[in-house]
Amino acid sequence: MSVRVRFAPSPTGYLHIGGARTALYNYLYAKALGGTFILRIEDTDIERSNAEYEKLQIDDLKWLGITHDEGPDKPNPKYAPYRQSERSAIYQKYADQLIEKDLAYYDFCTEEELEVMKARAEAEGRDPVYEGKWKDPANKVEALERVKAGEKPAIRFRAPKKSYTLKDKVKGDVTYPANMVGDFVIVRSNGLPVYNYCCVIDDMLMEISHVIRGEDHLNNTVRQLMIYEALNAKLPEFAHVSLLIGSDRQKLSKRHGATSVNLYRNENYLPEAMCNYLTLLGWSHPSETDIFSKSDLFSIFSLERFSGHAAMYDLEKLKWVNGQHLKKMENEDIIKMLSGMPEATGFNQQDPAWKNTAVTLLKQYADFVSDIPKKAEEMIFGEHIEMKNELMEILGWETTPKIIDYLHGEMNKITTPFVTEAELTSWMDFAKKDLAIKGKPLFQGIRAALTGQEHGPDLKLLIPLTPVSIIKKRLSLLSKTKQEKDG
RNA sequence: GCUCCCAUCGUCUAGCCCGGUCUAGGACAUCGCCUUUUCACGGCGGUAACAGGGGUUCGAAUCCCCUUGGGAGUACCA
Repeated sequence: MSVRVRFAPSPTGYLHIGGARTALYNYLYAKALGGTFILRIEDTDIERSNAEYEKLQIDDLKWLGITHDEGPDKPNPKYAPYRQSERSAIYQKYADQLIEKDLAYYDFCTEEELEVMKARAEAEGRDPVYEGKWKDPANKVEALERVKAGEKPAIRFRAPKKSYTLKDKVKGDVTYPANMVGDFVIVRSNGLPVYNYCCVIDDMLMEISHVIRGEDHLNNTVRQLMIYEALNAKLPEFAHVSLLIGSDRQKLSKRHGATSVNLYRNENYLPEAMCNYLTLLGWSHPSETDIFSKSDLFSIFSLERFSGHAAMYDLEKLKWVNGQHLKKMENEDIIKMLSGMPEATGFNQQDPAWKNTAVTLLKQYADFVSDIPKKAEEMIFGEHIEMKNELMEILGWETTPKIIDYLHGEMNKITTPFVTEAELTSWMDFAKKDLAIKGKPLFQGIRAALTGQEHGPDLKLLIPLTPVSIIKKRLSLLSKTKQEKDG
């Protein structure tokens, strides 16, 4: 039997981090088993669903590189349509069959009547199970007549009074006691089906082989088990993955901050890093590595390595993972990403060779692509010199003014826009031999003179990237400050 | 309330199914040191966990029970 898995979001908002994670697990499983990954839109809640969100969610999935093989935009005629709102006739057909067989019944109770029943059950300490008159098969004739007369009842499924055991790939055997749920609505009075019902119909008809979803559906599954049984349908394999929680150990939601994928996308997170981190939240790599790409997992992803408990979403580690992916990226890809960023205009104005060298140097200091132009501004183009105590101390050494004077003179001889590494080396040699300065005063002195900073990257890499005009400005500023101080 | 799920460093986790190799391993964070000048890179090292209690057993992080704690579900939401 071929593997067919699905991600079935509701278009009621942006793609959530948690949703992206389950989508990813499904995608990886399909890839690992050579199966098909299907995107199905669960838009039966007309109040909250919005077609715009469907598009946005698909965009986010695409950005993450989680591409589906079938979906509303890639229909396979055998299984289409992929939006539940377009499958009403199908749900109706099966509901009619269930009513025919007395496995479900029409329910004309009003909301108020239901409330009363529920309140009474609660008062008596019972579980609120449906006990309306329509449950009684004796009233079926009356029900049919009222339907014929044009009334619009809900359709309620007759829940068998027996226990069910689910064989879950991550939770193991889960036994639901008899009477855990009462008769439940499968089709609303407005004609739209309810999640637990259409989910089963669709999974059955779309020949879904494995249902990989969040643990929040674990209790619902008993209802679905009942429907599968009533339909005499083959059960898929189930894998209920534990949930994502925030720092307060509550289910991850908007109030925990950035939980929409598009926010990370806007902040220049790398999609591969996002996928990498999300995979790790509840699943472990067999060889305990924690940096990998999606395709690295195609041969090893399995349902066997899920942890049973909820995982806390930790931005710190995500950032680190992002940095690791950034450091592995090819310079040209980074440069390409940067070329589209408005905040990188200064960087983008430089020539290709410069950019390449700068990226090699600066990515070591960055966690995000967007950190690179920031670091460039700070470490390469910065004209402002902050007179910190550490810097003042270096300027106070008797050797430093000599270095500044000497370098000032040398810089004035430079006519090219950039200093070469060879020139820098010759200055260092001069300072060492002719000025007889060595060790810390030599290196930190030169650094301070040329960069106005006490720390930073290797000068031999940094200085050839720095425009001569900027170095000259720094030198003038430093000698002026020094003179003022002396005077 | 009821039902279901879960429980290893602050966090993500390995180990648990098939008890001994676990004085419990890795990663993030944190702290310290090193890296022929510095450093946010890198390297080395430190602090830090089997929720509690009972069993079973020669032996339990691993199996069983209870307690506690956390999460989820209990809709004509998904």
